[in-house]
Amino acid sequence: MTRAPKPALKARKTPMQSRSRVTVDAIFEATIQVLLRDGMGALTTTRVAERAGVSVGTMYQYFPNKQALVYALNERYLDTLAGRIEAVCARMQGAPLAKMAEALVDAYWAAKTERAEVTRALYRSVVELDNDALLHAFAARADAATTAMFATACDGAVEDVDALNLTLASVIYGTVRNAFERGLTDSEARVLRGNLVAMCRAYICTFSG
Amino acid sequence: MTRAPKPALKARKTPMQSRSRVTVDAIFEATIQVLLRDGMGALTTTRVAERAGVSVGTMYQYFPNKQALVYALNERYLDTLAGRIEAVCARMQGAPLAKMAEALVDAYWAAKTERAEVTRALYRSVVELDNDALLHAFAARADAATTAMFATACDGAVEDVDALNLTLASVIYGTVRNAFERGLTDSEARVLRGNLVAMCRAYICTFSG
DNA sequence: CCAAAAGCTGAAGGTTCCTTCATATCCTGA
DNA sequence: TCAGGATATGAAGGAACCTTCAGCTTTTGG
Repeated sequence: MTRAPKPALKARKTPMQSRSRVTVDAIFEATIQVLLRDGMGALTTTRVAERAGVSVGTMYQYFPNKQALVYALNERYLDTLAGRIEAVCARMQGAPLAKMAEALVDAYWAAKTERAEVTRALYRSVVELDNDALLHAFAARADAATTAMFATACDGAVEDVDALNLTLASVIYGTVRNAFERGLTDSEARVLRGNLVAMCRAYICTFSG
Repeated sequence: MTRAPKPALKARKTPMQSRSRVTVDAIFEATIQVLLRDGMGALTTTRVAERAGVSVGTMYQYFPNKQALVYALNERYLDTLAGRIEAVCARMQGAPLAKMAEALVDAYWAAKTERAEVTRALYRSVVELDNDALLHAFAARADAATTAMFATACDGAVEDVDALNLTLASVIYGTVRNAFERGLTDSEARVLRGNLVAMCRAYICTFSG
């Protein structure tokens, strides 16, 4: 009895031909652009379809309703993000804690900055839907990866991995997001990024010292 | 030539009699409740008015449109928050840096936690409007207060107050928000809060040592 | 080449919502 | 007490939007 998260949120049809795969991608991209240009309030099915160069009906062949579209978009983004974090965690197994933290900052910072507008657009869209499920799933996946990584630190065994993980994850993700929301200049961003790493390092010394 | 932020966002009329002051408060409170119960997507003028126990027309006597209502709500909240931060900063003048940081964490954490649902509701609503202006104004006010405070630290002169402020502000505000968005248990929250303070302290030693 | 499947179209139904305004009630100061 | 400003009402206009569906075009597999 595995109930689907929300029956109305599942994709209606999976693209089979390459033509339709292109269409779906165009719809996603159009959604991002409309979100960027006009904001969530002006995200209408017509506008998205128009910008994607397809008709409204086409949209409804792949998404049962507008909400499902936004949901899928965020799902896709968070999936990629989680994948990146997992990759970094795998690569840093057995490294010293400080290096791990630095790598995590780098990865997250890069992910957010690379396509800054997209990030910003998505932040504007998650709010509408029942994002608890989505964000919780992401957090669980990321936490699993980072916790596993921290447990392999070569610094000597960490007493309370969960506490360490909770702290570093919250501080890093939170700070990066906050930095992102202020419109920092490049130099400010560099300073903050460096200081964030320094802070993690300083904390780790206290923690495992 | 000081152009108003957005002509349509200014209040239409200021309450004069006590009766109307009550009404406006009821409308604000109703907005929060609807936001909480049904989310931003279901925030309709009718619903708000109904919950506030007034008619739709009444709403439009104080707010030119729906957007202005949400805007005013956030403005009010951020104003209070900024006021609190300023108060803490004033009280901690001349203290050691570590104490300042701790007080800041306390204040911000308390402000967010005290009426957690309200905070959550507002987070859901800022996204819709042109929040850049609002958030930027808040950040500027808070930064001014904290920077001034840090400059009076009795630890010996800080080399680069702006860098210190940027770092601590971003880390503290960001982390608290992130902590708030995960649904932390009480014990997790306590641990994180303690570690955040420890982190700031560790960083400060590095910085001013 | 052909039939079936996949994909696409877009006008229109039906709903929801924002906002107005003419009217009615309440409050204050004289 | 009374006039006039302040406040409240809520039905209705009008605009915007989501979603459907019957029919058309393109692609695939044999």
